[in-house]
Amino acid sequence: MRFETSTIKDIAKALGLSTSTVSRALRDRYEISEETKKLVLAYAEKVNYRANPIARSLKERRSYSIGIIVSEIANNFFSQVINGIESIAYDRDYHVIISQSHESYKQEKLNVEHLASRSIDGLLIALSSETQDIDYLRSLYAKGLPIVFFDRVPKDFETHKVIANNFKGSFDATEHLILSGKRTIAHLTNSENLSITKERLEGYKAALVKYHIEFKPELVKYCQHGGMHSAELEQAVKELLPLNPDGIFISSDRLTTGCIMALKKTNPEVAHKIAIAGFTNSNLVELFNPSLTSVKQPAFEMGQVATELLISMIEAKRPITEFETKVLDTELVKMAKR
Amino acid sequence: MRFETSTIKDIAKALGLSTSTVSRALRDRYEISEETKKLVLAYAEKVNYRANPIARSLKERRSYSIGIIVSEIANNFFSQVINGIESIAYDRDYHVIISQSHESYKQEKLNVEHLASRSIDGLLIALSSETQDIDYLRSLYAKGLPIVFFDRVPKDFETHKVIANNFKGSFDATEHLILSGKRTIAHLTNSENLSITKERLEGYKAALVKYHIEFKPELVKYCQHGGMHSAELEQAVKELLPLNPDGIFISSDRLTTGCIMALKKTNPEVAHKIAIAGFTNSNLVELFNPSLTSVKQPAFEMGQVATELLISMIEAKRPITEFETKVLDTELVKMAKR
DNA sequence: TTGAAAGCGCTAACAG
DNA sequence: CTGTTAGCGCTTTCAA
Repeated sequence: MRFETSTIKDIAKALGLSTSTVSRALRDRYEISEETKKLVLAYAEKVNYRANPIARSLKERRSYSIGIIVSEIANNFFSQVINGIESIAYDRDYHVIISQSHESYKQEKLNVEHLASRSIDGLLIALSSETQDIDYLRSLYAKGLPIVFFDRVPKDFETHKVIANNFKGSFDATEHLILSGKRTIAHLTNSENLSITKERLEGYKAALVKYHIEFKPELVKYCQHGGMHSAELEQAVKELLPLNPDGIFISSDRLTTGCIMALKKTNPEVAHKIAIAGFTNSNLVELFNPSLTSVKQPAFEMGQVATELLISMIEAKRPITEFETKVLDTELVKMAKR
Repeated sequence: MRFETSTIKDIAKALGLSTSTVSRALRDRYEISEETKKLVLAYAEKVNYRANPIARSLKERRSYSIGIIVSEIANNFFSQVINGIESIAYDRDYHVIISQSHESYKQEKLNVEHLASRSIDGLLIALSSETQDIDYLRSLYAKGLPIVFFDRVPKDFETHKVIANNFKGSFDATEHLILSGKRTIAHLTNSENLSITKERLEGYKAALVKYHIEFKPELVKYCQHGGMHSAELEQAVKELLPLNPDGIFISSDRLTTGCIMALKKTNPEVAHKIAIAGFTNSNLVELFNPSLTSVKQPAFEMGQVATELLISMIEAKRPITEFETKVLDTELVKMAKR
């Protein structure tokens, strides 16, 4: 910081030592005599010495910080993931820099590149719903930036990934709707670009198959912008209703709340007649009306696992060749009886 | 970053210039010949030159980044403020670093000091509900760190502040309850430490006075942790109900949703009989059941205004002596008819 | 075990 | 208008 603070030089001068000795004492390096070390540490303590991380970064060419890209922090799923990330990162002395893509590819790329230029040591990213071209990530990765994907992951990118068991989560939710007697179950989902979209669609289909219900493509509606615009959702709802669904399975946090909102706004009379099940980590579901069955992702844990993997990559002595994709179980929270 | 990138030195060598000339061309400084400037810029473009912000920070003793402290990003009010902050900051070429205090004084102080040591150029902060001692902020401020407070501001701290018109927001909400025929209106609020707590209590009282309703201290419940723990809220609700309130006015986002949740959980039968009005920026209020009347703060705008003030402080040529406290109007969104 | 010296990438006097 | 030089605060050879 640019406010007067004691530097290593000051300490060295005050103690009649060289800056290198002070540095060594502070960093607990090499064989340095216990005596001088104690002396230095005591003095540093006394003057409330704070190392300048900027200088250290420049010298060491790393920053002890990790970058995070999510579409929106105002989304309980992502904010919980972030809390998980922080819980590990701070323990391991990493700082965390959060950026939002707002589901825009352009913004995502800009943010990633900004982070990279700010010397982040690694990147945790959930892709935006617009993102198709991840060459910019490949190129950073090739230059040595460790990257771990979570939630929305690309295929054909060899690195660690952490996802929820999307197939099972969707299967369970859809099955739950079927077991409550629903037969015409619509599926409202995200952009086809996203991994989660495909996996969740498969789970939905599998449940239909198990109960011998025909899959009808027209019952599936995609929202390219992940429900960022209410018009997008209202349009989807408008197209879906004439097909008389008795249930809807929705595949993401933002879409779930947005869809209920759109239903209530455009067709309040049917809103209560359609059973809703959807992915959401909102901590307010209990307040919702109409109520819904929710698929909760282990968001906090996802953040923790992803961060551990990332830090292991950052601190690895030799290049990593074995990558894992961790799959975490979701939880089905059934709708409260009315 | 530690990935091979061309530096100013590389460009200088390639073009047969000195690093300072290159730097000047890049920064568009001094009188430099159009010709060389073009040459440099073209080459920089070609090799996709990215300045190393770390090096620049070290040299210039500033980082072009501003720190933000909020209690929680998983709170629509704060996430909207952050979006407002970003909207201005990015335009002005500042980067933004977000930290959460989780309503803990200790965490808040730790985060601020970390940010300060990372060379932020300025700080935007909403105090945690635990915070009473702001000496650590005074000391940073005295050392030259520009600080702008928003939402939860200290008194006796001379700097720019941006707040909502808490008095009027509370007055309006309370008056609305009274005009709907409520006479025993409880007030659930945050820690007494917070500025917003005091201001909102005053608005509540003033509305009571206007309609000749006696103020009863026992109807006011404080939550020291701002509703971070559900037990805290359930306890408050439990103490309030025996007093038979027919309305509750709640003074913050987290408390509003938490209180409804607690009511529903502990006393579902009365939850619908009590009229609720509360501060909240949740974009899901329309889904809530029971529904409520909400006081919305101009969160996005608050972020924008605070950022503009902060940047003006950062870039001020001479020390600032005149400070302003901007007060923004809230909006009362009345409960939907049932 | 300690110190001297170089250098991370950049900016900014100062000279020319 | 351009180059030389020093230095931001820190780490790290290399030599003593």
